Amino acid sequence: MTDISVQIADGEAVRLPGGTTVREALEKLLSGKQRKRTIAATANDAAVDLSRPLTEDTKLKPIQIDTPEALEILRHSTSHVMAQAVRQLFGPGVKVAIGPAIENGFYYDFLRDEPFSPDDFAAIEQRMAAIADQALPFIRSEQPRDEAIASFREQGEKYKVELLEELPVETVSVYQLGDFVDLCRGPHLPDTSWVKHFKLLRVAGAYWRGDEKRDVLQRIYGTVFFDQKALSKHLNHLEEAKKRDHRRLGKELQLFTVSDQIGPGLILWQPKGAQLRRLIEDYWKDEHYRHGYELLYTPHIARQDLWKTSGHLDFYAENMYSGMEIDEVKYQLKPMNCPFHIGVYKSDKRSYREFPIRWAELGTVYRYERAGALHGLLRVRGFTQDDAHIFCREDQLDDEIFNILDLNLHILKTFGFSDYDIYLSTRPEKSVGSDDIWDNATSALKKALDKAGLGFIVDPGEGVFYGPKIDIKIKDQLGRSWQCSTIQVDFNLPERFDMTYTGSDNSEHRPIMIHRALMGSLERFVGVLIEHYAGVFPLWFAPVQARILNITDDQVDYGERVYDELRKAGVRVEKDLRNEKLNYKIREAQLGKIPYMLIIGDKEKADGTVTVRLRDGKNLPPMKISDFAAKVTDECRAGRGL
RNA sequence: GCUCACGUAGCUCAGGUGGUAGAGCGCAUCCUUGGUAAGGAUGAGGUCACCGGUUCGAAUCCGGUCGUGAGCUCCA
Repeated sequence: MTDISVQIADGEAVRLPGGTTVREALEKLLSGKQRKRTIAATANDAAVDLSRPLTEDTKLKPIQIDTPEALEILRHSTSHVMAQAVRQLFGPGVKVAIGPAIENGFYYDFLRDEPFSPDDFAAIEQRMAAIADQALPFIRSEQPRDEAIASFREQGEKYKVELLEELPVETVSVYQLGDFVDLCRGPHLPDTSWVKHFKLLRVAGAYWRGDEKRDVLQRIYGTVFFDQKALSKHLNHLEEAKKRDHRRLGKELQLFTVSDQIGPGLILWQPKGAQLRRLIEDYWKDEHYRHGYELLYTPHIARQDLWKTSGHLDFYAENMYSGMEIDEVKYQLKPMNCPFHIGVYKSDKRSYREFPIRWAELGTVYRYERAGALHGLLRVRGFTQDDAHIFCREDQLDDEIFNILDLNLHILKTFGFSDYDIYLSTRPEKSVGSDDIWDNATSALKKALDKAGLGFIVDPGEGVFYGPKIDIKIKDQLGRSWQCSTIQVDFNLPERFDMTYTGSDNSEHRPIMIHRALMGSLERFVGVLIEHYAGVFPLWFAPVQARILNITDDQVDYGERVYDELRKAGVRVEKDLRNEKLNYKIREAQLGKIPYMLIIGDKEKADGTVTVRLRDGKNLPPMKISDFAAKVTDECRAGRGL
């Protein structure tokens, strides 16, 4: 074979005999230290194994262990190691499906009659460790597709056969790991010795190819890192997420509950949760009023005909609850608020002079969610949207969207979210309206994002049937994303409801409608807030701001007085005047994550003061009751960005 | 909805192979009156999710219902 030229990045090209492997080439081009960190490479931008022979002039880029690419390869390879371990332990009767790397680890899907249980994990992990100790090489080979199909068919690997039959290529690659051969594109680690720091996490059902009509497989999830420190860090992260679980904290802090008797996905707000919610709602209403919105209230049910007109029965019926009959007329529970706002719009003849009309409502809607999708506050069947609809002329669209975006980010920021990803979803296949009007609306959304200096990701074809939309996914303290805000342009409903306004030309025109929700739903938003703050809420929306703790029974009367005074001053205060030791009361207040503990003993009683203990254990000097109330008021104003 | 697991006092959980229930926390009463993360004693709480079956006998075994949890696009 003739010589080829091999080059790393801008480095010097070297001439090597054709057929030289990547590993051999790197020996010529990299220091030993660099080579040790290299587990694969890209050759002319295609990811390859170190064992791959080079047959043409190549630009090589080593993939080294501190990169995301390397981690992905490690995870993918580890899934193969797990599959091999499972096969060794449970025999060839277990059929393998797919085993990719995913965001924080990997999984492999198996078909097996017996269920795996987490108790099996220890054995599988042990076997995996044994495989790692053998430093088994991942041996790549190519074979004609037909041959591969025949071979996998013989082994009864029906999933592999199906995958192969759909591959539009002549030649496929397979990897051999000991006695386990798997169809795989690669690349893989050079050998299994890298697979040291892993952990199997859970097992769950998954459909073959995500299709619920097809086989149910067992999916084992795991994670792996190049070093123990990173693995520990990730496991701690999972622990931390568990501690912040809003369902646990919601119970501990007595915020909300769900009851079998009442029904799944239906939230009961306990007093403290209701207080928290009220504070959010009040802030939201004030802020909307300040930004030119009017508030509406609308009913929970409407005649079925309304939902025919709106198109919900055509496009949304599977999410709606079946109707009820009232005086022989059919009614249905609302899944959205928009038709009601249109009802308000149509209560009067509208002029262009009124525009833009901005109407907001905390509207409670009901939607059918699959039983398996329900999750605490984050996925429910009855929830309150912080909804608003804006009716405007086309020439007002740009400004309105910009203003919404501005208010949106302002409100999120006040709640402590300033990190987010923004998505712009464009026209889906099944949709209404002309191309022109879609283009206009989409460009209005784009323009607003540009004007606000916000980067965004285009989600092609993911718009709603009636118009394009902007979605904002906020990131919490742990870096997890939550979809809350959405801004949607709609030219369908104005048409369906024959909405009009009188223009300056004294003729009738069609308004444009914008739907938007900032927090998404109160339920979900509170759930996200709980996890974001781990239940340690900022003073301004902490359901309880202060708790009075007396030292002995001698200060009970004084405690009652402090309580009355602070409550009258608008401080959300509780009293713990029980006959218990101070340590005990402090512990309980601390676990209740209450911002201020007001300690009163004989000194405070004599001076008319309270000693303030903070959540971090520090004390403020004693202060007058009225001074404490003023301090709380000030801090709340600051918290609300006033 | 589907797969698997789970459902015992208000909460967190124990209860090999069937013989009618237990702990800690919380709650109540009493003792104690103690200055910065759990003082002590006594006591009240349970149709063992619900319905049915097997059995002399079921929290325990079987079936069903309800509920909860994990997961169900991410290219071999």
